[in-house]
Amino acid sequence: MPALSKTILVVDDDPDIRELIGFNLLQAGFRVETAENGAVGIKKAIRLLPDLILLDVMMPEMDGIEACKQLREHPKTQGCLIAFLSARGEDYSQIAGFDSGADDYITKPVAPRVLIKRVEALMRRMHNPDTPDQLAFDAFTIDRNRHMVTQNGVQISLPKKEFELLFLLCSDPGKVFTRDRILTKVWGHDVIVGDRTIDVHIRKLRSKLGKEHFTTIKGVGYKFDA
Amino acid sequence: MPALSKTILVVDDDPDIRELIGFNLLQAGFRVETAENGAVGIKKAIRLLPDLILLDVMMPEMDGIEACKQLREHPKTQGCLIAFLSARGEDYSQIAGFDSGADDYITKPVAPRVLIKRVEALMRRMHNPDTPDQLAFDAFTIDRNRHMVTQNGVQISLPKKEFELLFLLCSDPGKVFTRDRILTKVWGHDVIVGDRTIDVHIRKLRSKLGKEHFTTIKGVGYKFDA
DNA sequence: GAAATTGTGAAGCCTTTGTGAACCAAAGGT
DNA sequence: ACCTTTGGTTCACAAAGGCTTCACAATTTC
Repeated sequence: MPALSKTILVVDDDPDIRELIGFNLLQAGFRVETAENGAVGIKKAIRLLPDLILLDVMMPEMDGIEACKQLREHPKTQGCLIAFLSARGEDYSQIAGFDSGADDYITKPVAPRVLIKRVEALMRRMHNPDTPDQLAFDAFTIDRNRHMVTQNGVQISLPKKEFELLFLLCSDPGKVFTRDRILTKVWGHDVIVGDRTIDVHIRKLRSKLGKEHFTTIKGVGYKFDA
Repeated sequence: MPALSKTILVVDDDPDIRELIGFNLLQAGFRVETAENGAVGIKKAIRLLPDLILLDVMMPEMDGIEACKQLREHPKTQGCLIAFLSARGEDYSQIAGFDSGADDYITKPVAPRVLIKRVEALMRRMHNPDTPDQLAFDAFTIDRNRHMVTQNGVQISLPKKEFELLFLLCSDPGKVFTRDRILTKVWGHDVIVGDRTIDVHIRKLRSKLGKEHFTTIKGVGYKFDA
């Protein structure tokens, strides 16, 4: 039971789902609002500023992915946590979901216990903002909003994946990130990609920002040294 | 490859499923035990205390849901992770309606890589709060996140096996670890390796961190002294 | 003192990682 | 629409270095 009750907006066209999920979240001590489609969801989100928005992917009129994009563009809601609800087996939607800026996805059907756990984990992540938008080191500074790295006064623009990998490593300098953790954090939960891909991205970071900052712990992973 | 190998109990009445899932989990570095029905599963679970129990939902005699309930009631196993295996298309509402206390659901058939990912994600979720990430002694401190040992202010980076061996010994200072135990904890249960390998790694630890901290009990094993 | 166990040094294997390049897909410009 | 550019992924090969083994010396046990 959370100390302060948080508001969750459930957006799904199926009233049964809304009720089922809403009921379980209520049971867990959250405040719940619902919306039956993307458009209404966005309107309510802007007005209520919920802590978390659960978005069904497949909806008539405006699907969850489009709604998510718009929520991310709107200044009021761009900071909200957004999680997708998608039917199991729709792997493609998972990938598209992360591209559009969601924080998590949850496959339906989901057991109440699992749902609550996921939601609480998300809330926790939001509460300790382990990711400030700017990081500064002797070697360089990172600005997440601008997607830019500044080194010796020179601005370096990094592609998405490289930037996210860099940001992840720099979020805890010295800590070793295993390949698994990197994969789930940068690429997403179930995205299947050969882990050698990480090596290639590390190499690019090394060539652009200096080899000395990225140490490899053989058999374990990589870490960033300031 | 997990740092220290975890035990997973696969409970399914179909031997093919047991073998398939078991094989993939083994490949991923887990220790695998199997049971052919709920009753046997519960018995084995209480004895083995696996880190994760994969429960088929549909089983003769005792189905997964009933087994899960009993596992949750038993003091020894109520802390275990439990995930259901259910065939795609099975009437889910029955399962979802039950809040039988499972931690996740996995639909069969499942791609090996997805299975591994799900399992590892589950492990991570449970593993983090359990084991402390840092150990501190007069002689040195161990930081699991950084895979580093700090001695007199000097940071020493250790290779994977050496680090895990060190961490194991230091997890209970003064306690003697037999070779068997070291082998299963650090190398895993199915790895075939001459036990002289342990000696070599002990020697490296001694040379790097000081001979005096690692005592050998002849005919038994090794222990760490602070 | 003989047998078993452990310490030690070195050598080879083999896994892991670095690297360059090719391929594919997506985005943007013309 | 077409072409160009760029990012992302994969692959093949090379390099590196950790892991393991082995032989032999040292130590302990009986």
